[in-house]
Amino acid sequence: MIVAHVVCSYIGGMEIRHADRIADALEELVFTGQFNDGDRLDEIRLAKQFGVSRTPIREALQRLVVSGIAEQLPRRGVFVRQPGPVELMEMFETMAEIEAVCGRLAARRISDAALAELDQANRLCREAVSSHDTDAYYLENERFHHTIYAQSGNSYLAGQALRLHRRLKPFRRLQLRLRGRMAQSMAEHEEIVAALKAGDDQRAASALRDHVGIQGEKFRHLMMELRTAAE
Amino acid sequence: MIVAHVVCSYIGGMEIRHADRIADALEELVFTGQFNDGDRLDEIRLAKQFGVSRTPIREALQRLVVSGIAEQLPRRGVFVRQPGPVELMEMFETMAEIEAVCGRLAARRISDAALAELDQANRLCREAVSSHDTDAYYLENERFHHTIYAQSGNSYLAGQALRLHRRLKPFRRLQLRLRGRMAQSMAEHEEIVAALKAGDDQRAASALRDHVGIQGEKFRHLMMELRTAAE
DNA sequence: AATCATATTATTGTATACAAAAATATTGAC
DNA sequence: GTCAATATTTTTGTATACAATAATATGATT
Repeated sequence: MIVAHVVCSYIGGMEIRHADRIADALEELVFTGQFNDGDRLDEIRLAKQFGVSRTPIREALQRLVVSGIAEQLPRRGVFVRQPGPVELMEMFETMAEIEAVCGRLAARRISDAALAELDQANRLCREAVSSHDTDAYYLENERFHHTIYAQSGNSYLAGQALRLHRRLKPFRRLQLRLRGRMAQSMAEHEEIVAALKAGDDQRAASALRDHVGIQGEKFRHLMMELRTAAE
Repeated sequence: MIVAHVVCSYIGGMEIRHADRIADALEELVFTGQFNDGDRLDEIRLAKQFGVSRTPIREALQRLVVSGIAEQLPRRGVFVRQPGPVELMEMFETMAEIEAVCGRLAARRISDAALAELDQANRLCREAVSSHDTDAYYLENERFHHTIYAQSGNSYLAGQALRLHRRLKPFRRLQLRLRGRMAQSMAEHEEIVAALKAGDDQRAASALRDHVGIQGEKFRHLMMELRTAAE
């Protein structure tokens, strides 16, 4: 019997391979906490869920494994690997250091146009703070940091920074909900721009390291609270 | 007809999945320059070459794509992506900065045992230099750097450093062949250890940044020579 | 001969088939 | 009832089958 199965959908320049689409979807599901640490990613269950065969699912899983989002035990399956408290703090520290590096390089390489973009992002951030628009704040905050990565003048480094930034996204979001954190974060942003404008690389590095370091601290504090609350 | 195909070999704790073994093999082939930039990784050719079907080959290819070693054009195939001169210099700069970060953190966290290990690695390095044993030098040099990564006290950061270090391995090896480079590199190692012993984080960071930065410079010089020689 | 349209082939992406290993259930001995 | 040994089921890993698209060849037209 010949089954007329549609292999892929060609809508615009969108995803073409099911495996790609599924890898992205699974990554998103893991990042948004739809899966717990240690959960097995059942191939046949996912195949049914996504309406495809096991083949594209398995290809997607390979990608998750290489990304470090999941772990593969041969002949046992693929299991999601959510970072624990220790690894998370390490990731925040690494993010702080990488941002500091970006800032140090950017201080000597940044363009006037990019400085103006940072100013605008901060302006929109301030507006978001006054109107208590967390989502808008988050968006402009992201633009702020991405601009600094790009202005490091090193696209490889910028790519690595983006990767980690994306990975930490769900955790960073949490600490932003803390009372007064948005306003404090804004002040830190101003200091960063001031350092960049002055072309002071050491100061820019310190400001960025502290800014991200505080995020990690706040997040750790949140986790501790959750932990003690659970006891 | 039933074919008695052996799925996998269980020799010791070795590789179990063909896909894993093939991914490693392909990565090695790309790193050692067996493939040129833009070469298509032909599924059926590789399948024949490795004596397996296309399925494990394709799973291996997914891994290469995520690692950034290859690029996938939907419906076209997977192509190896060797970093060009610009990207290579960016990678060296990033490596220098990451090593500097590791050194800065290590200066405040390193153990006496690790300091002794660095001293020993340098001693063996010096011996290798006098006996012109490039391989031995390379091995101890690697141990030196890996120890510093580990002593950053941040295993996530150390992992990232290891990744990039591994990626740059074939390129770093080249510049070591330059006249007097090994001796110069040794002196730089001594300075790094001195800074770490003194617990001077700024000095350790600078020493490591310069050390790796010089590697990048030497490599760039080599590339320029190759380029002009080709004209 | 050059160019465009069509036919052919090759290759990718997915589905299915099947063997090996792991997980689970069942049975039997004590 | 508990534990161990065997049987059954599930699941992984790989091979193969097949449809859709890309690449190439063929041929008609000028």
